[in-house]
Amino acid sequence: MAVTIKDVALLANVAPSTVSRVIADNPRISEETKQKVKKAMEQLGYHPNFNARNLASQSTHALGLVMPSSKDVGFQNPFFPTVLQGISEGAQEKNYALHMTTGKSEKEVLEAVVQMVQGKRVDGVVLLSSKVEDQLISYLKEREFPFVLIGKPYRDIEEITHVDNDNFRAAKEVTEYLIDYGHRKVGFIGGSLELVVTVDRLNGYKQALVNAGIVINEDYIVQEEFLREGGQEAVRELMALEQPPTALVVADDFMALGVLNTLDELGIKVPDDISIVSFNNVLLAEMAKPPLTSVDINIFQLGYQASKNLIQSIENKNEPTKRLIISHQLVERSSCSEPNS
Amino acid sequence: MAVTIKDVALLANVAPSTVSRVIADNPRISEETKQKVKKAMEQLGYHPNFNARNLASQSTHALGLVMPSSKDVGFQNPFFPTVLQGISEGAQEKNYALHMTTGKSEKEVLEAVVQMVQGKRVDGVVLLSSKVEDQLISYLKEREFPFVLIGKPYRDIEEITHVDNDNFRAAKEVTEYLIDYGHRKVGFIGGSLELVVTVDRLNGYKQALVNAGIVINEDYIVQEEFLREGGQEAVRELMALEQPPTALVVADDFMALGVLNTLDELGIKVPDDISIVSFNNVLLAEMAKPPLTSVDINIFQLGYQASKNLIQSIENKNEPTKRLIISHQLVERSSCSEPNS
DNA sequence: TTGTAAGCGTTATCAG
DNA sequence: CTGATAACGCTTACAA
Repeated sequence: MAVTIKDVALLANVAPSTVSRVIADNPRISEETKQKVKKAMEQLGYHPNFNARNLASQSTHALGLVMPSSKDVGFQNPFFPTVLQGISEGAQEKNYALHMTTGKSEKEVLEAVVQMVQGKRVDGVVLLSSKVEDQLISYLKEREFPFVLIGKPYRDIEEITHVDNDNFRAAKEVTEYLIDYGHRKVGFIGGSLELVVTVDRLNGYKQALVNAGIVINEDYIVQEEFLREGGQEAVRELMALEQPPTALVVADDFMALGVLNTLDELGIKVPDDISIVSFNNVLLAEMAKPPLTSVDINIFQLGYQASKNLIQSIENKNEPTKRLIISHQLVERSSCSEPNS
Repeated sequence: MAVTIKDVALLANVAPSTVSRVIADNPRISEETKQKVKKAMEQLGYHPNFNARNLASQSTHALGLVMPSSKDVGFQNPFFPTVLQGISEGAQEKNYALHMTTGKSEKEVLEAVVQMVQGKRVDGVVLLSSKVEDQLISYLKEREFPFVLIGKPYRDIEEITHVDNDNFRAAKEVTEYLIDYGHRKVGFIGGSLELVVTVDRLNGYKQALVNAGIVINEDYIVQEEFLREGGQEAVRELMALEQPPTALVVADDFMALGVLNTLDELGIKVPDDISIVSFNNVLLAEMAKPPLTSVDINIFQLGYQASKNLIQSIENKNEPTKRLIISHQLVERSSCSEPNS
């Protein structure tokens, strides 16, 4: 059997509760006994049993991490490890542990979360999917269980603490950036419209056009679930238009890579024949050919702020719900230039 | 306060212990009371408290996941999410939860693991780093705590359950593949030699050359921590040799992408001027230009088998330590051809 | 400042 | 097949 608080108490010649107080760093305890106890813990190699502790204190110093259902492509995106790093660091700083949850379907995920929450495995939950996790969010809200969403909720924006970028503005800015270069025929390639982020970016793109007095051409707007076989074709169609775009706003670096390839196959040169700017600025953007001008959305911060704020609202009940907007910045590389026609 | 086993017992008109038995699916219990209890649980929305359960049963039904210290580049590699998916699925199938651990330094990681283990948060541990996690492994071994390593241990191979590819053979095969194409000047670009995987692949490469009666040219062998600024230069030097290689074995798709770029800058065409084959076969390999011939190492399986087997050795003490070798297969795309000189 | 004792919600060991 | 009852290891009033 492992060494318990009692063993320590015995060795240090104090009561178990005293040991407990030392662990909790209770102020009203003499420096002397504190040292005595600490020495005893040291000697025995004592480590508190979390289960006992959690049970007694009715709280776990742990955060639940809800990942997109595993078949989701989001999983493959380099976005994922980075945001995880951020979350992890925010948690570690406050000495919180991380508990993970996945599932093959949304139903499985929900079930796992319910277990986690009702089973008192965690004190709060980080949601990693801005998709239509309808039930999940309403479950947590209803239970008034602390949670934070990375991304933007599809509704009840004011009532859900979330951390996100200003994707509307970011997309507007990059589109303006392209327009400033002299482009008037600007296309948009985005992912599924189910993702709020896609919608935001699309709207930002449109707004920029409108502001510049450019009419929106629906033929220039392409939605692709993910870029592989299907995406290639979309790009082909786009470029086969009578008036093909001279610049493209692509909603994700990974997609942009696919676009780049298709373009190359078509013999269209970037940035000479067409300019491209994309989002996320993952390592890949730097390694693409040509290196992609991309919006850095501070993925790490997204995660870091999420766990940090979640912990705040756990420890300080009646912390208000908030919206945290993480800044972004355009990283200029070599995928943009003036239109050549 | 949440609904407990007692509430259920009360409603169902049985003893708490009976409820517990129903939960555990104890065979010797009448179908009748079983149904009665289940209905009561349903009605009250009962969910077992894990902390209490773990405390009483001295086991957690949870796996610990030890990730590379977060500043590690491995984190950025698409390898990571996929292996995680595999681990997660293996765990879910057996209804195990996942607990994560990171740290900014190896020391922090070790500390976190010790807490996790001694604190009885998990029943076993998955190690995700085949680096010199010396202390970690010896700590776990010493404690006889169940764990599995993804990758190959640098020593005590027979005593450590691990799941890995036969990287030696894989590298030998791809090198032979290149040799069969007619290449005699084959180079090797790998990551840090601290990684056992790099060493294995390097050795396989060498063996193939030896078998074919080709002398090993140390100038053809390049080790790069990671491919960005530094790597570019290495490739340049390689190609500036009087007798530059006509084919390259690259230890990782991500690196290969960097190599591809540098080559392009140098005006060297793939596969016309030089052939390339790499490892891992992540999505990226398919999207590179040209699409990379790459060894699929079944990353998902690596993770899946890891958790599956870990659980086995948790549930069945005195399960022998094993080595699980996951199969690999060469996926041919468009980055290889005959040497043109 | 420290000790005593009553939980926290389960499981597990005995009886019956 | 089912019911008491004692752990499990810790926290937290309440006393002292």
